[in-house]
Amino acid sequence: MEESRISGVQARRPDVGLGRSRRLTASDDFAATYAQGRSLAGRYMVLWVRQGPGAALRIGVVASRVVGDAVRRNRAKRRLREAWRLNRHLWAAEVDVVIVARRAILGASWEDVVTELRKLAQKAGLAA
RNA sequence: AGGUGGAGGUGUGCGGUCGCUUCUGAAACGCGGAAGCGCGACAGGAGAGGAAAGUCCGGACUCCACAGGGCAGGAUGCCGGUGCUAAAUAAGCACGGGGAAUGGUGGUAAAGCGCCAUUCACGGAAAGUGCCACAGAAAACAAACCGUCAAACGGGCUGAAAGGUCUGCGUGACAAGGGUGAAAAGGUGGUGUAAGAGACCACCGGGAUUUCCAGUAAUGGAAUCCGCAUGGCAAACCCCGUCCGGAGCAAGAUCAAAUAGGGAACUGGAGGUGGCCCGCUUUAAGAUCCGUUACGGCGGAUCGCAGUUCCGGGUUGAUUGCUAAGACAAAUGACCGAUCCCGGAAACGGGAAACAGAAUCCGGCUUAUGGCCUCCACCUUUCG
RNA sequence: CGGGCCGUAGCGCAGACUGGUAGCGCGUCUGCUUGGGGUGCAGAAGGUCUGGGGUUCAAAUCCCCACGGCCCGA
Repeated sequence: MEESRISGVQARRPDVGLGRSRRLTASDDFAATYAQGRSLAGRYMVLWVRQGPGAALRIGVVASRVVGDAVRRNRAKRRLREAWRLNRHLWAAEVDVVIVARRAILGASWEDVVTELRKLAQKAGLAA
C-alpha cells in the first residue's frame, strides 16, 4: 500500500496537481514563514511552517548555493517539489510550508526522500 | 591489432502513466444591464546548450546629456586587394606581399646568405627622455686593460766601435688579436703600413634616390650612386595614425493607488463685537512696502496662508519591454516497459551517461567535457 | 548587468608602481642554558611566488588568458 503510493503510476488519485496557486510566489510569504520560526530539520531537508491568513498547503522550495551549482540546485528543488506533489493529498492543515534543500539530498534515493518528507510532515502536524 | 597524447566533429533513440511552464481553441462557474473581464475542466501545439558557463571583447536596442574647438584620459595598430560568413564600412576566416622569431635544410674554409615549414598583441628606436644588473678596458657624443708599433732617454748584455738585442718609465700612433657579456660599433680575402684601420680594392651585406621592367596594388627585379653613418628595450615614458559622451532590460515605457512635499496659473483674503492690543465666532481674519486721507480707515503690490486646476519627480503594485523556450521564489521532473552499456558462469545487480541548466537578443573569444567517429605523432605486439 | 580586491615558506604579511639579491614576524628543527620544562642565547632548514602563454639578455614584478577565493553597486 505504502509502496504503491510512492511510485507515480498508481497515484491515480485526483488532485495531484501543483499549479501556481498552490505554490508560494510572494517574497513576503517566505519572509513571514521564516519569521514565525517553526522549523523541523531532517537529513535531506528543513521544513518551515507558517500559519495565518491565506495559508492553504502552499509550498515553496529553496536551494541555496551550499547545495551546489545551478544543475544540482535545480535537481534538488525538482525532487522536493515532486515529492510534495505526490503526497499533498495526505494532508489538510491550514498552513504554508517552505522546504529548504540540504546538500545530502543529491545522493539520496527517491524512497528515502519521500519517507523523510512524510515523517517531518507528521511531526509538523499536517495530517488530516 | 592495441595503448598514450594532441586536433576537429558529434552531444543517444523508442513507447506509456502522472505532473509543470507557455500559446491556441474552449465547456462550466463568478462579476456585469450589456460589451466584456476573471478563473479555467478538457483537446491540440511548443518547451535548455555546444558550450546555455566564464563575462574577456563587439554590436543591436533603450534612456539621459549634447553649440564649436582644444587639453587630459582610455582603446587600438604591418601593407594590399579580393572572396566567404554577416544587417554591417566591427570582428573573423581564406588568398597575396613585406618583416621578425624558432626549427629544418642547402651553401661557404668560416660568416653573411638562399630555400622550406611553423608562429607572431608586427606602426615608429636618424623627434626627444630614460634604462641595459653582474662581468668587462669600454654598454652608445665611443673607449683603450692586456696588446701591436715608433722615435728619444735610462739600465743590463754583447761588441774595439758603429750598432744589435733585452728591459723600464713617460710620450705618441693603432684598434688587428686576447678576454667579458644577452649584446662590443659590417663580414671574408687582399692591397697597404712602423704597426694598423673601409684608408683603399674585389666579393657579400647595407643604405639612398631616380630611371626602366613586372604587378590592380602592397611590393619585387635590374641599373646608377654612397665606404658604410645610426646596438637593444616603446607588453619603459613617449611620438604618429585611427576610434571613443554616459549608463545599462534591475535599461526603458504605460496604468493604478496612497502619502508628504515641489513648481505654475487662477480665485479668495469678507463680516460681527471693541477706542486699541488681546480674545471669541470662523476652513482661513498675518507681515512688509507704496500711494492717499477727513487719521477711523481706504486702494494697490509683494511674500506668506487657504482653495481649485494643471505640470514634473519619488515610493509601491500591475502590465509591457519578452521573443516559434520566455519564466519572475523562476517551467523539462518522477515512475514503468522495451532497448543498449558495464560486472557476472548464471540468477541477478548497477547505469543510461561527461561538462553542465536559458533570464533582452545576436556575433567573436576562452574554459570544461564520458562515449563514438575522423586525422596526426609516438610506443608495444603479431603477420608479410 | 556593472565594478573592485586578493592568491608569495606550515600561518599572517612585505617585495611589484621604478624588471636583475625573494625578505620580516610567529611557528618548525638542532645545539647551549636548567635537575626537567618554559624563557633566553646561538645556528639551520623550509618557497613550482595560483596555473598557462607572451615581451625581454633576464619576469614574483610588465602584458594577455584561465583557475580559485572575497567584496560592493543597480
